[in-house]
Amino acid sequence: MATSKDVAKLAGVSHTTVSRAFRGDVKLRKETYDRVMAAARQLNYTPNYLASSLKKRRSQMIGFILGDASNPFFMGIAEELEAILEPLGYRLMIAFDRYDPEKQRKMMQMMIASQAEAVIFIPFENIPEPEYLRASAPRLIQLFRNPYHDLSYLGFDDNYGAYIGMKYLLEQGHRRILVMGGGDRRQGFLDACGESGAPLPVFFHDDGTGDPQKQVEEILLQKKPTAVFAVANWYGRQAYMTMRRLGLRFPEDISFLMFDDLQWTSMMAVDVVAQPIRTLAQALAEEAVSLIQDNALPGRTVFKPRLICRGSVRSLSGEERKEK
Amino acid sequence: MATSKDVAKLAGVSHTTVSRAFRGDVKLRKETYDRVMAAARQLNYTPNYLASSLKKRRSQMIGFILGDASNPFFMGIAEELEAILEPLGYRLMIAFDRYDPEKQRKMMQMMIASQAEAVIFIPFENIPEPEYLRASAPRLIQLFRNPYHDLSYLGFDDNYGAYIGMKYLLEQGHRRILVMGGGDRRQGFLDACGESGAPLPVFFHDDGTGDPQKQVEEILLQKKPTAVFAVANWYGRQAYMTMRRLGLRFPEDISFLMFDDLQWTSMMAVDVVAQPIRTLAQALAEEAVSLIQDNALPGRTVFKPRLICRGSVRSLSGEERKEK
DNA sequence: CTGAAAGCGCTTACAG
DNA sequence: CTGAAAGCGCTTACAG
Repeated sequence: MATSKDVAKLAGVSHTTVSRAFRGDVKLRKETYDRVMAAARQLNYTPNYLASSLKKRRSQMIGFILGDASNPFFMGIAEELEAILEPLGYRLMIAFDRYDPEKQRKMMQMMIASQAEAVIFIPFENIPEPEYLRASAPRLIQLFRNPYHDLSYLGFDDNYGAYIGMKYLLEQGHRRILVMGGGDRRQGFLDACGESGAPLPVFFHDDGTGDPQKQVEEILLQKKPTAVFAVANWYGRQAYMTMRRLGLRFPEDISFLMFDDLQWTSMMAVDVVAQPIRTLAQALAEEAVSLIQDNALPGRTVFKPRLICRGSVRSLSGEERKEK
Repeated sequence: MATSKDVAKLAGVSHTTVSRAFRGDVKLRKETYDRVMAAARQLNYTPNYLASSLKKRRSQMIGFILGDASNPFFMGIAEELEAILEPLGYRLMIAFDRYDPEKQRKMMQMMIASQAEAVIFIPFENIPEPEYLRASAPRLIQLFRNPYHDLSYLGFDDNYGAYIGMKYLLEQGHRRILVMGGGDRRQGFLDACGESGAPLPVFFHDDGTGDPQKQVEEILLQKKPTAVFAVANWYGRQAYMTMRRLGLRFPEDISFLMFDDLQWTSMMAVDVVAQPIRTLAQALAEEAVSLIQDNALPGRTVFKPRLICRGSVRSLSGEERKEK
């Protein structure tokens, strides 16, 4: 690869001038500029970002550590981020932590060593505070979870999502409701049930013991809920598969509501509590940029999800509402 | 951020020694090593990859330019790549070109300027040869398409996929088949039809004129195909939506087969021509590493897709086969 | 086993 | 408007 010195020699100028031509920070004589550019083109020269970053002490890299790529949710954020950051001169470095705190630690170290100027990550609750939180140079931005109150945080109001979803089901007359997941959103359920004077739903969590498919199947058969509310897209997927296997169709046999609007939920007309991920991604990018460029203080922004109804939830008739 | 000099001072050694301690390339006295590490910990020191890369002229970065994040296909590859490359000390830089050649050019320039050691990209056919192909330092790896015969290439045997899919439909007795997409896989269709002495299917392409949904709807209603074969996952998605809108259910009313095994295709038990993306991603990572580390010559590997049958294709009865 | 020196390819005051 | 010089934080022969 050609360097600025090669170009300088060919153009008959100093490498300082080459550098200036490429970032246009000082006025060069047009003729000089043209000579430099012609030489650069001839040698196929591109400035070396590594050297430039080292000298400027600005890597122009932003890190994003996600769980995995199978969650379409995350990937949409990644793409949106990249689209916003690229025109501002930032590049995106991606790593996957597979929901493993130890792996996340390694990825974070890697991002720090790579001099990422900001790192967006999904922190874990209830783990010992990682050492990089103290004295880490990049700005750390928490996504979805908020264990560290002195860091930036962007997320969704999950309790509100649970609340509006539950409220909706209750309003349609459902009283025997199976809620899958949502352990950290309990308040939302409590609020909705409290307001309606309804009993709490049946909760199911995949606690890693036993076969979740089987367990859910059993609940469906025994408790005969009139509605299922899956509070995470993977629970929704599981619910769908189980209902399918049991031959239960929605909304006729059972009503179905879930968190997250994915490709398949819209294809299959599933009612969802949708997170505004586009808006979130934009806010994320803005937060990163303002932390970096304006040295802003860590911010916190919470977005409210909204309900999208497509017909997978049925309003129970008076008759049905009565039976216990 | 602390530098190696800071650590050196605190540990009472030279920064050369600090550097050596951190990469263990030369034997240090254990005591020296420990002193360095203690000082490093105290100062929260991490070696600066930027400086290291610049000096070693090895960025340890691999670039991956994809179309977008909404194609689950690509993202699976990205994740697999990262998982394989990370333990080898490589980082992954991701950019999206939105299927725009001009954007791809910019992304590639960016990767080159970032000193990526290899870049994986999905080249366009029929565009003027980009200038970076001549004299670009990183090894370029073509994915899926193969316009540049002196570059590495990994992909799927699409014609074979078209062939086995078509063959399967023909064997189930289908003769009126709607094929969506697949223009570049014509040979596979020709072969399958030739072998079976069957007429060519009806082809549909989204050429950007008019509303594709409407157009497909029309074909379904007028030509009344007994099977739809979507030769790309976005066509499959579109086919699904249109059939749903028309109230056509598979396999009862119409048979349905498509390319690519996604989350929703398995959820909805759609028969697919599946690409072995995990295998591909592994081969991709190996190709990148062998180009970089062993200075290997560009390789070319083509994987064969395989058919996964789940019941969305129905075998026509003798009666049905007769009617024209 | 350890250090002094040179240099990776840039940028940026400072000078003219 | 342009150049010489110093330096970003490392690594790596070379020497001892």
